[in-house]
Amino acid sequence: MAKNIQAIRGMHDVRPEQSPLWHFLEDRVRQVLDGYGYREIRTPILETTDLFKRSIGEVTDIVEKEMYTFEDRNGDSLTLRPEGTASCVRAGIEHGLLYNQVQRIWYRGPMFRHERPQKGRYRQFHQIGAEAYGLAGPDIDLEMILLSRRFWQLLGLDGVELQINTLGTSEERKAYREVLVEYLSAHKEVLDEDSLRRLDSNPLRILDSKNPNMKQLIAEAPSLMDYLGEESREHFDILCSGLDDAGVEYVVNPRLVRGLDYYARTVFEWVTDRLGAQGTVCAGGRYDGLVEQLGGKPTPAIGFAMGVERLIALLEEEQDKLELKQADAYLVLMGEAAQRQGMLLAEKLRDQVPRLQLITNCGGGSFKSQFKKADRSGARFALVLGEDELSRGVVGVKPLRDNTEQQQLPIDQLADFFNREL
RNA sequence: GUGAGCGUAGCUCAGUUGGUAGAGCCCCGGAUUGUGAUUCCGGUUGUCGUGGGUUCGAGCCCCAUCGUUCACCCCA
Repeated sequence: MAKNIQAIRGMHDVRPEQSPLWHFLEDRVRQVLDGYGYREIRTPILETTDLFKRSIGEVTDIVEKEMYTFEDRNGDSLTLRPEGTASCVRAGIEHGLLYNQVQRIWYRGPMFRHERPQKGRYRQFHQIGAEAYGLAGPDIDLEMILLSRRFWQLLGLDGVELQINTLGTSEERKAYREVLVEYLSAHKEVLDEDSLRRLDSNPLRILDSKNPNMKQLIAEAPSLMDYLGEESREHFDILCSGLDDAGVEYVVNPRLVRGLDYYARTVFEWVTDRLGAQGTVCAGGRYDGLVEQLGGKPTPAIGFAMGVERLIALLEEEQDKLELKQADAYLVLMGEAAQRQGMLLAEKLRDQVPRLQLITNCGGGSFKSQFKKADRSGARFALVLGEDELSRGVVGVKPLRDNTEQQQLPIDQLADFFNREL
């Protein structure tokens, strides 16, 4: 026997029994996005490597060691997208969607990062994200957060906590970063190995260290809030009071630092404690400088992305409570004549009731086994067509999900029956 | 990239100091000729992840490799 080929590490199949949950999530999320006037954009999975280098930042972990980058047959360096924002901006500039106008868009699809897989972290994973361009004020920040709150409401998820922070403009953050590095460098003897490394790459992250030896050092470190300009501070204050007005609970987490270089001012994360180390289920923020950085006109922008696998993991915990769509009916066919007629009957029913989900029994089998299959399919009704029914022009309709009686319906009344029931 | 744990039937797992494999679920069939989900009876399930090595003999010990899980790092 030939050797089995396995899926690539960290890349998973969504199996048929899992897809109803994915559809549930995707349908509800899309419903919310439609409701706020966001339109879907679909971009290629492959982009030129430079796009991500220039947007995410050369010295980030993603670009330095996590991208799937390779040369194509022309010798061009291509990269499987590790996130969605860069492609949105690229496409927006390329098609003139961002110039002098407001755009609200969303995207979904697989992203690729070569990380060590663990719970809630995969090499191919899926994100659904939204982006808004051309709006500089805190009102759109608030809309984004309200929109994401509505996801959890419609999905029936609770226990997701909102954390927000502001990073200031890139100038303010740069100034603060210098002060912080200076402060930390003066106390290098207290810093642990991780922090020494971060001093170059991501000094703001040091403030989030769990090392108790550095607790005091961190507590006495200069605060970013003190380096915010008046506009940044006001932007954040207005957002906060907007959240209060809308009854959104949140915590301001001054150590909330996004990993991608392009973020500025408002950043936020929705976090759960039910997923182990990967608690962030949705994250985003403002990236006002990115459009210009990628060659467009200066354009304010904000966006977020959700980790679909992480949300699915949360939904799985309460899957029993969800009523996921199953088949409406399973057609049981006994005897050669019924098998022939059954196919035609099924086609007729699908014509008459387009939304009907009807499974026709194929491959024969005893009544017993056909009913077993009907039950396993999750169908609400078993439709029975045997010689007896055939000769009388009726179909047996047996409810499988409650104890009501089986009834016999003339074939030409079936469509009415399903129009009533569905 | 670093560390630790785990790969035995489709699934969840047991397998005693090394002596060529078992349970439950699932699936299939049956319990007075045409009715599932409950009950009873019977049956099929396997290169014990892969490749080497040690041994008279390896599911069990050793090495490698692949996959997986969890954590660090990082992130959705």
